[in-house]
Amino acid sequence: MRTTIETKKDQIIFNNTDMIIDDTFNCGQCFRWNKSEDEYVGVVNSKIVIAKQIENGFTLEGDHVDNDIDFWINYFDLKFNYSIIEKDVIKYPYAYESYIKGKGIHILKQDPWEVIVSFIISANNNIGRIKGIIEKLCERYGKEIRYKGITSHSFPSVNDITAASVEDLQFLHSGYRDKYLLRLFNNKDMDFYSFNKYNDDELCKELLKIKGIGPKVANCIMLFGFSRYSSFPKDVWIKRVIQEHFGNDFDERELGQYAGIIQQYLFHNARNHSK
DNA sequence: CCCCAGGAGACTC
DNA sequence: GAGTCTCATGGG
Repeated sequence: MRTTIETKKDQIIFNNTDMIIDDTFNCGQCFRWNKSEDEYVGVVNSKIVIAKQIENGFTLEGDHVDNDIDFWINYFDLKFNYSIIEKDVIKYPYAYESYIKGKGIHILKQDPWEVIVSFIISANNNIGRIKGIIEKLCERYGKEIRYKGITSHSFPSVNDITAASVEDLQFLHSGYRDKYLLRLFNNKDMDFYSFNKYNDDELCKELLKIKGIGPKVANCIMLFGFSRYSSFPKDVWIKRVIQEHFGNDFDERELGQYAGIIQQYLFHNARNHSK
């Protein structure tokens, strides 16, 4: 699929792409895209942006987005050909069914820091509360941003965050996760943006050294923050899917180098297409 | 009252 | 290395 770009002032039109924004924003990978009528309002890269599905593609609107085309092509992962994954799922009926239902999903290339913080919050939590806690964090420590009457807040950098004790984070109501966050916020000189130098095993090992990051969260961070497509996070939903449709002794490595993307199809199908 | 949520850490054996 | 227990918080 050869995506074509057209720009207008404060707008990019992505034509001829298979990406479906509904499925992409609703598969649990991101927490700051919210539906409002027939469009999605998101906060990405300290900017309020609006995405809208159109025939054969989607549009993106926001202050000066037309000056950052490469950033947005990368963010929405528009250069990767998702249809090549069909060959990896074809022999697994439930995976194939999930692929057909969710093949408009793209793995967003999100900011590693934002992903690390967000998925520490996600542990043993539900998506609604995760979004609420992240929003409170942004309101307190992020910069106020506006676009066309919409007011929101950027995701705070580590230096924006001034919390010095767990009491300072009590307003989040994040439960026992507050002490993991505090420890992370206090470690100001850890450069997560350099973690791309690690191979998959090394990256996983480094992430697991951080308190609050276990195997599942580490795999989410690798997949969503570092584009490691083979990372396969196993949460309660996926464990149920594996047990029901693949058998208990199934090894996800059988799914190949794009196992993580397939995992998103499975998660999306389990959450959005079952009772 | 119970159970659950995109689990992890500490502890036991 | 594999099983348990506990850890806040809020919704159903």
